[in-house]
Amino acid sequence: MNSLRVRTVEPATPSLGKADWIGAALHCLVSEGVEAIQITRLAKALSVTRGSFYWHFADRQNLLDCVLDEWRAANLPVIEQELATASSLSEGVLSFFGVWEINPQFSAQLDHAVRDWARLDKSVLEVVRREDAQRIETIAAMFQRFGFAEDEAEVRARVLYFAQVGYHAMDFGDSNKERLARLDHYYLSFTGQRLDPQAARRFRKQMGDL
Amino acid sequence: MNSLRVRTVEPATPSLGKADWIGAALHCLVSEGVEAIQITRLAKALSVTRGSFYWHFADRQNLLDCVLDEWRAANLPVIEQELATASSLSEGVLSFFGVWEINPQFSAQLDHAVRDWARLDKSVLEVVRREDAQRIETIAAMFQRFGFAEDEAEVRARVLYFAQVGYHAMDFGDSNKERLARLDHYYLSFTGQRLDPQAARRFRKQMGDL
DNA sequence: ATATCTCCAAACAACCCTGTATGTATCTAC
DNA sequence: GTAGATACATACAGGGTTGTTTGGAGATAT
Repeated sequence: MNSLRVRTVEPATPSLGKADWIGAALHCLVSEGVEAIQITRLAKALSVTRGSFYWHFADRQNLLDCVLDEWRAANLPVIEQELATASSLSEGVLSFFGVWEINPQFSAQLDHAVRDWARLDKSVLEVVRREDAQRIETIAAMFQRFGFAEDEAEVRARVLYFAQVGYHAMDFGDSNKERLARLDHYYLSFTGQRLDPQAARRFRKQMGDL
Repeated sequence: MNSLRVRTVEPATPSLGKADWIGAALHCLVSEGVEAIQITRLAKALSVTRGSFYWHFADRQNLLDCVLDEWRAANLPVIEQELATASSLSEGVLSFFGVWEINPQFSAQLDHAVRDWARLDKSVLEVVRREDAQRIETIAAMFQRFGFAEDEAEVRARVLYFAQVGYHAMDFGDSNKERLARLDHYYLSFTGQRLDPQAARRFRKQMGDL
């Protein structure tokens, strides 16, 4: 308990840390679901034994808690940052699209995986709901900033967010090309306004460079 | 092979049939996910032993196949029926909302559970994608029937469907009251048109009677 | 150089799930 | 009333997972 000294350098032996286990668990969560986060498998993937795991974590649930925290810390701030700096409605809405597709900080697949997880674990659901509510509020604030009345802004934010979540939840599998071809109509549907051709060009270029 | 005689009456002993196992599996899928569909658990729930299961089904995968078929047979035709008989845009869109909430044939929770399942099983994903594509096509056809150009109808159908799936995937937890309060704005956002007050009243009454 | 702290390996106990093999009771057909 | 099909129950083999315990190798501090 007296060893609160901060370790500023890496330990000489590059031994496994909690972060490695969490990273492996995140990968596993995305590709195979929560149930697949099994200590035995992770240990095999990390080429260590389960003894290591139980040194870093109390039990499996402890790891899952860390995984959830990691998700929240990683995906939460991204949307807010993107939308807070938008200088026009088109920039805001298009950058919102962009977050899910090209922002390297944000993982749409992880988002999806956590949402699936939430269906089976009520405590996770609570966390996800709070996160969702906050995101929607951020989007609604943006709509208001660009002239929408409060009640309409709330609904437009919901529709935009629901549709984005739904699209990824469906794993629909249409190409970027297909979606970009419909960009103007999507924008019209989400905002009720025409999309500025110049902003559309910029966005298409940005997405095309993917 | 010569016993193709159709059995028109129930067997004297009201013994378990495949349908009972599938029903239990569906219930389990909705409440706890695919992984929870375990023969041992289902047997316990049905108060029989696993010997019964292996009489009706070859193995666990066989049951899962049946579950997927059951979902498709139950949820597929509902949307088409509702939308095909709509005599106005408002009736079509509102009845689409209604399907997910009050139609007893359609289980939004089952839909959600199957979608989660699809994330972990590519063969399920294929089936779900086909189903989704068909539903979207049905909705788009409705939009076209009430005056929307083809490309706009396609996008509006997608947005409407994505948003509905996303809303349920999020398990957002807002009340019917809250959603009904925003009905006019939702309708405007989805269709670009104002909602006829009379249709809104009818719908509110219908939903309120839930 | 010795003690201590880290970090992990190895082995063990307990549990749960699948699939199969075999026994058995009831109903049906002839 | 006897043969066969139906619908299970019971028991067994094999594998996989969690969590605990104990032991040990290497770095660190004194």
